[in-house]
Amino acid sequence: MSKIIDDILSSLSRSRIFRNRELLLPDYVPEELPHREEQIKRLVEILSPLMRGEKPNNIFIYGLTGTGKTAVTKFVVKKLHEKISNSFIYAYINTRQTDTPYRILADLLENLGSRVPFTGISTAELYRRFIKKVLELKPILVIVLDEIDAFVKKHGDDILYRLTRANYEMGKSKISFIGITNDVKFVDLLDPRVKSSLSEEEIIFPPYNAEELEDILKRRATLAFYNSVVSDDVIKLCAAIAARDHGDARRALDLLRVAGEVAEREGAEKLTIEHVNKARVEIERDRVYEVVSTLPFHSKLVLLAIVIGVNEKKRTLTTGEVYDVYTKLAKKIGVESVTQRRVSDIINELDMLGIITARVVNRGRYGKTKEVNLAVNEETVIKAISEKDSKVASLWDR
DNA sequence: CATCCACAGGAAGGACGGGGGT
DNA sequence: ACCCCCGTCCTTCCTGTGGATG
Repeated sequence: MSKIIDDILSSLSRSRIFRNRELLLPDYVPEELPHREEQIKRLVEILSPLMRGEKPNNIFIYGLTGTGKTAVTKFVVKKLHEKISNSFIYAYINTRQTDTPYRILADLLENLGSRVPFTGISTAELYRRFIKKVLELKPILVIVLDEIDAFVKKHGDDILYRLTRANYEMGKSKISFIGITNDVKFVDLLDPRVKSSLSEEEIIFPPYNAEELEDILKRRATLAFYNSVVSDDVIKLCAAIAARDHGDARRALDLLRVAGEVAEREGAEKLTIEHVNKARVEIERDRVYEVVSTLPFHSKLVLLAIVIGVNEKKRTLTTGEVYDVYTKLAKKIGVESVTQRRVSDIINELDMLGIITARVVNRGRYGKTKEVNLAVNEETVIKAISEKDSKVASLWDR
């Protein structure tokens, strides 16, 4: 009896597809970064003063998502640190995850070995502690701030200004910054002083083209999958889809991994084009479900109003129309509505999340408004709303 | 050519709950 | 025990605006 169980378990746990699935996960930093030799070289050159215990220039790194900015930076900094570990300390902060000034400082301090409460003290106090701590340190500190465009759009460049000013305040230059951004136009939002200070050096990461993506996928696939599980056609398709999406290597690797997972679930021996297509749908569905189900209450209600309104009118809605439907829904379940001003912001938030599209239009005599439309699969939205929120769910019956 | 629509979106601030410091 | 600070969600009040219309 136990043999049967063992057999089933082992047949379930032994993948016929993946040799090592982890190599396809987004935060895996590979040992080789093909087609980024140029950027690696530049980065090492700029950081080379560290070898002499001097502070390198600050660096600004531009490039769209999935162009290897993060991987290259992490890779180079880590390798350098392995070589000359006593001459500098580094901290990597993703400012999309660590998305408040407070938490950035808290993270930095924790990196330097201070324990910091989640919350409770003022940002100014944290800043003081940070300066004090840095002054106590001998080595140079290298701070990597990833995705700072997202952060600055949300909170402004205040901490950036203060952090870059820290060198002056301390009377000696001990901190080097590496700023990474997805948005090239973002620099214009910066205070000129921060801008000039941060971009002493610049490195640009161009998108990968389909050919390069293919090469990257191929190399990764030979390590991640068993031999002859993945055909060139499958690689080509993944590369092509990602290339269309501004050469996003992360997207391409995700696609390949999920396609592998789909194939495994189906008990297939090889990856097919069909698996890739299913993977594409699945990735999108998961993303939408995740985003929608964690939305605040009124955001869900607004979203539902958009779904209902678009169904009814069979066209895009204006902000006013959305608000009308929304207030009716709110009344039906007996909750207070938020103001139209707030709904306007919620619409923008949903747009930013890619759940809806909202375009500002001027219709002359008929005013200025937004044209709102659903941008994702309706069923997924309904499912995400109704499974997590019975109150809102009761509004959906047909 | 001025008007005026239907909002956009900035500024300031408040209620509230979660989490400190002392 | 009491005060302080934070982020989140929201309100109030506001000025700005492109172009169809009279």
